Amino acid sequence: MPNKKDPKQNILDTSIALIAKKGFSAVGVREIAKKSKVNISMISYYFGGKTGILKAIIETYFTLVGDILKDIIDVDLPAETELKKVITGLVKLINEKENLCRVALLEMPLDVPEIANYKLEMVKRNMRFVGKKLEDGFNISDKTKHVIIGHAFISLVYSNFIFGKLRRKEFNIIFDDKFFETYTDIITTIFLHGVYGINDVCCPDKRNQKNKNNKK
Amino acid sequence: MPNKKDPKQNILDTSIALIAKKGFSAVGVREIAKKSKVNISMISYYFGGKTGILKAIIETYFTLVGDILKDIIDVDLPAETELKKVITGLVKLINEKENLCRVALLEMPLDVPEIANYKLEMVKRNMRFVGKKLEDGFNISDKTKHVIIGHAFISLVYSNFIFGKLRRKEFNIIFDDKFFETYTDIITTIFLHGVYGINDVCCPDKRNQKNKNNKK
DNA sequence: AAATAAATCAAACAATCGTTTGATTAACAA
DNA sequence: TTGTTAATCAAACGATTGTTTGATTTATTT
Repeated sequence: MPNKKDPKQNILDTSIALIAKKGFSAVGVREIAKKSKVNISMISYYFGGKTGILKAIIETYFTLVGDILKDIIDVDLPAETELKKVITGLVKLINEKENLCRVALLEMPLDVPEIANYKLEMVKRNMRFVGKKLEDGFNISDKTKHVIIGHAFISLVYSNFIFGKLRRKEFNIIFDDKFFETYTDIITTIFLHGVYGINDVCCPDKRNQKNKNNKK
Repeated sequence: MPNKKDPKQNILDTSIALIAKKGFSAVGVREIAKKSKVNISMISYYFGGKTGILKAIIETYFTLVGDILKDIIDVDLPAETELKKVITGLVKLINEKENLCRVALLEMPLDVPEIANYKLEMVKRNMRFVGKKLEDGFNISDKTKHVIIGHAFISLVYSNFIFGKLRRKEFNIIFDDKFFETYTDIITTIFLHGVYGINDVCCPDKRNQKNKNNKK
């Protein structure tokens, strides 16, 4: 795997692959070092310790997600269009960096408050984004619903990758660009039709009035 | 935590709580034994080793899910009604045994083929169930879509619990029965409206013809 | 070329890992 | 009660954990 010259990046890349596969605690520094073809001590040298790797991974992920959201927020678009773009952007990110996303999403080191708190803050920030869109574009203002739908949104977008380990060879599907296109379409459709359904509004594509519907 | 007399059950209960919180590899047998108030050797004695605990957890979970599905399949109902009942049943299970579900769902010990293969088989079985419902009740026959929507289904149902660690205190929401009722409603609505959306069919509640719509 | 800094290395650190042993106690059957 | 099995225990097993040390090599600067 490590073909590049940069040892720090090698460690990071190897770690992402290993942690995505086995979980953070199950991966040892010796295994990382060996596969990265660097000395064990280089991990502490570059990352200050094993947890430093996880920190770097999680920070990288939320920076990438932040960039995606920022680009979309900057242009002023209807909430529905924005959500569509967010889904497309996130699926693209998953497609490109599946392991990174997996690790950042599923690992939650409660014993390292620095990382745990950072991640919590980022999740809350992203949740606030979804909540705002639900309020602006879908007339859903109840905070409890925001939390439920917010989590549903993330789970939906990442659905094929959270449990992805299994499926790779078992469901014989080719994960090409066409798959990701289909995937994006289906997830977008489910979420938008689903959320409109909460407000008893149907056929979002054909709908022409806006914000005139009542809550369920 | 261990108030009961049965040491085996104590070990299991403690393990479920700990593994749900920190992940299987991050939990040590000494920690389990201490909190269970049993001797360390009792773990090997009752479960044959640490991985035996995980095996027991995962088997318990899929047995419970199997029972839920069986009860629903036995009565002959329309696909939509069946899916509604499945969601209700699963959310109820999550409500009652959140930690068990978390562990069984997220832990995938690839280094223990016996458990990994068992889990894979169970997931495939449940996936086949959803696939059949999509075919029967929603005119969706494409296998790739079955996989995508099947994963989406599971992710949706479990959405508030996969990332639940964080949210507990942070989003100040009371997780009472009313919450789980709202949660079930929202998830059901999103999924059903969402899947009907894939077929360009709107307002599933108001729809009165069946299986007469074309695929997108 | 000499001096300074950065990077890499093998080796050892204490701590913890899961498991096993063999003795001891508790429970139950004959 | 005696004999037998089941359950529990402290202690130790070797292996592995993440981290650090101090020497050595490589790279950069003076």
